[in-house]
Amino acid sequence: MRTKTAVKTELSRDAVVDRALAIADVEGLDAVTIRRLAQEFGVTPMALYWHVSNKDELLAAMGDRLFADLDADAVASTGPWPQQLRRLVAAVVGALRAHPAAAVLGSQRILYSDSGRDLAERALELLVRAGFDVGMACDIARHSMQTAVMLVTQQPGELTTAAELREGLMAEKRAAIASLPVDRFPLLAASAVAFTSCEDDDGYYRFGIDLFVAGVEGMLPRRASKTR
Amino acid sequence: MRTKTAVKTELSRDAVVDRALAIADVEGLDAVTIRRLAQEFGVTPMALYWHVSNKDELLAAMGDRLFADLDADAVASTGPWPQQLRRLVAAVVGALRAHPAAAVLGSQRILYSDSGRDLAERALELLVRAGFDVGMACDIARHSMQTAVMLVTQQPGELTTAAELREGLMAEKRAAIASLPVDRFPLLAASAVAFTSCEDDDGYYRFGIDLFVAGVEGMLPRRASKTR
DNA sequence: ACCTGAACACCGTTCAAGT
DNA sequence: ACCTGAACACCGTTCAAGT
Repeated sequence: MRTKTAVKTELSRDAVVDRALAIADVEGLDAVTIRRLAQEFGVTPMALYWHVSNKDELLAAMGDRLFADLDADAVASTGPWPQQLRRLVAAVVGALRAHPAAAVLGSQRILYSDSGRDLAERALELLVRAGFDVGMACDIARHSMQTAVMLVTQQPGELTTAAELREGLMAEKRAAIASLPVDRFPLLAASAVAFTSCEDDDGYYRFGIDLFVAGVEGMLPRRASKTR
Repeated sequence: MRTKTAVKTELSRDAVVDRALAIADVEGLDAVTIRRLAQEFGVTPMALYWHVSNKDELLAAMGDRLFADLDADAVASTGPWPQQLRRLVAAVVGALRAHPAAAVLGSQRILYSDSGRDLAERALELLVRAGFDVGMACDIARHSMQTAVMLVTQQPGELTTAAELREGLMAEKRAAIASLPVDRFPLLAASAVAFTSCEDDDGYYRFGIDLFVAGVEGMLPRRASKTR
């Protein structure tokens, strides 16, 4: 066995991005390296520069790929608008969760992919239809993207770091929590473990999206304060 | 002139963290380097390892420093609870905005600083008093921290990158927007500039915090669905 | 069109040694 | 207690050259 895959995939832009995401999934984003990728392809580091102009462009391409796996049209646009909004955000979250360590890269790349643009347009459309003016709809649509990225990247429990390191970090956290003076931080001491870890991933995301959509619903009645 | 400061500050843990934050402010987090710091102090790179055990610990210390500039007790706890919550989140946002490029480092460090703990405890307290059970209060308190970090780190307009690069990135964005087919993305094409830039920073933060607090208010009535 | 070799200017970090 | 020298194993990237 020379590499993990029996068939040696030939070098190409897509193949490089795929491999980069695979490395990020297992060992975190810092492990994604031009030289490392070259080694995995059995090639000289400079060979990569033919398919990718530099590392920043590679990272951008990784971000774009996250949205490519997302089909905005697959999200049904039926039912009340809060439910539609919820489904849109959930779709983004789902796409980012496929590569949590690379999710950070998605935040600045939404408007550069076709499906991301579809998604943004759909969000704006349903928000305007719901009664928001275009400026506010834009703010909310942006926020919905930011929220999706936040939920995945900030998910409690050290997702972005390598599996081997996770144990040590969690131990350090528990030690810090154990040192909390209960008389000074009664509520925090009681819930500190829940604060920094996450036993139910799906519940975490459900709650996060609920909270966001509830906020948007709460903003609607006040629309009169902006334009007459 | 050897360095910018006339008085050569002597090496110490705090001085190193200060300088690291100053570098991050001007040139971004990537410019913060053990060797660069050593050079600015007129010292050998290994000298730093006496005051800081490694780079990760330095980054953590930078994150802690963000919360040190925050006094939780200074936030008045009067008025209705949504207003109190709003002030707490605004305080965190304010602290992070002092060093936007380093704000990412704060997300995992809240429970390691005294003022961060105070803040979390205060948030839990007011949420429980508002009628949430402890589990939900914990989820919301965590979310409020995540939101504060998100607002600062994801602020539209390329804050984390160096000033010289900003121009080029903005130009690239405008080009991408100009290429948007108006017939396919009518709403997006109309608001794409507002989507990726930010002409009114304070308005952006006000809206973001409003949206979050509105969401929390929206979650309250449903508390009956959890425990009886 | 696609890849290599050699080189450059960087990183973080260890370890033994100095004062 | 605090810092240095030398060394190691890494980075991204350029540029001329090969096929």
